[in-house]
Amino acid sequence: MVAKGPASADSARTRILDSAERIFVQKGFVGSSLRAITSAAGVNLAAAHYYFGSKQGLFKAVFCRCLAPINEQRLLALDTLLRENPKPDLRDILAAFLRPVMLHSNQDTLDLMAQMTAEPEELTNPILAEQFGELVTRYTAGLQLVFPKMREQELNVKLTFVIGAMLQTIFNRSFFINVDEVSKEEKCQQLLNFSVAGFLNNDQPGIPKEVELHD
Amino acid sequence: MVAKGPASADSARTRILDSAERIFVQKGFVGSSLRAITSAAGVNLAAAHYYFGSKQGLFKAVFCRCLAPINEQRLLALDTLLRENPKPDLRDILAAFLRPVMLHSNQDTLDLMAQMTAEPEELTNPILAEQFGELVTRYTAGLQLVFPKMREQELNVKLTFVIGAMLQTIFNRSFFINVDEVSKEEKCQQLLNFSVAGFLNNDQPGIPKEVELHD
DNA sequence: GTCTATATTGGGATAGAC
DNA sequence: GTCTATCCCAATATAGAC
Repeated sequence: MVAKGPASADSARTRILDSAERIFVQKGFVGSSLRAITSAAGVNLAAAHYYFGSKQGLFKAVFCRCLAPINEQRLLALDTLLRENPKPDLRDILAAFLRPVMLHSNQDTLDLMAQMTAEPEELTNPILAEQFGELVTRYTAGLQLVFPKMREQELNVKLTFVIGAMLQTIFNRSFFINVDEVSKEEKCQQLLNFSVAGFLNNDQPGIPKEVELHD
Repeated sequence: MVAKGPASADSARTRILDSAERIFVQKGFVGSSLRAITSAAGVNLAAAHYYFGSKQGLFKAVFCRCLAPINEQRLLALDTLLRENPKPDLRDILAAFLRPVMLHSNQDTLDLMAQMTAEPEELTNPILAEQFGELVTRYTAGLQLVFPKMREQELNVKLTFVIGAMLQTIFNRSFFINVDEVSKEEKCQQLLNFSVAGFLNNDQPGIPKEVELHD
């Protein structure tokens, strides 16, 4: 986008991204063929290689186009939060993390995120490291401000619960439990309530209480 | 197993199932080839078709061999619970649901379950309906005994959170959050604590309180 | 920058010998 | 019940014309 290219070229590239997004979401990486993607985009097979080099390159471009804006929002929200309050509230942190995902309007993006856990690791590991590494590090640090005495392992496990609940909720395909009639806003509220309560809970038999809220 | 067949035939069938389980877990359905599976099993390609009819048939056989025993345990535990106490405890119900999964020793089985959400729907829908339909119906009914006034939608959403947290925790591949050093037992305890607290929580802004615990 | 044509590889399934 | 050989199809990737 630095130099002004021909309009047709840019729209061909975008059309490939658009149809790739749709088909990757429906069929997964291995189940999607460049032929299906390019013919749905109305361009030639060779165009995909010209613009993205390989099927992997195309997948990465699709994923980053979807996820980068969301994760920027999440980091910006966390920054704002910590700047205003060096001892942040648990609910605010979780909201900063969950809202950009839960309230997002593009279902493809949500499905794509949820589906990443089942794609081939060779494909996903470099992409996830790039797109989620800093996010996880900084949110973990933020949560440690709220729970300064909680063991890191316990914090990681709880964060895993929250992420799992989030992914299962946004994903279009459930284990035969229909939540389609619940609005995005209500799901987000419920997930926040559920997660805050789960995080604060501490009566584990045989495990000493270590939570200490500020103030 | 009704009639006594030749030992070699039965062990060939089992060897195919074993290597299929391993490879399906690693590569997913689309990413696994019958050729890779049969050659890893030390049998001929045609043997897979002879015993299982098709790649789909083999996948279903693998999945059911793994999951059927777990879901039988879950239903049996629920039955026992409800027979002993017609007004069951929330924690007991969730434990009956989660324990057979969380404490299971075969990692392939756990990964297979977690990966199902991302496999092609044409493949998974019939299998999931058969293996999880009754389970979800009966556990939902059990939870309604605990929360007789909770809207069914809200109950479904919360159950989705629990299942998502479970799947994310048992899955071998996380979003760069390492929980490998935590024992299965501790993860199970933490998930139970988290889920019970999340279920009981009810202070949703703008949504009326409807939870009513028995007694 | 966009196309056609093709090289190369690998997939599921089946026929038919033994 | 187990094998070999093969049919048929689809995939990624690239070479090279325009």
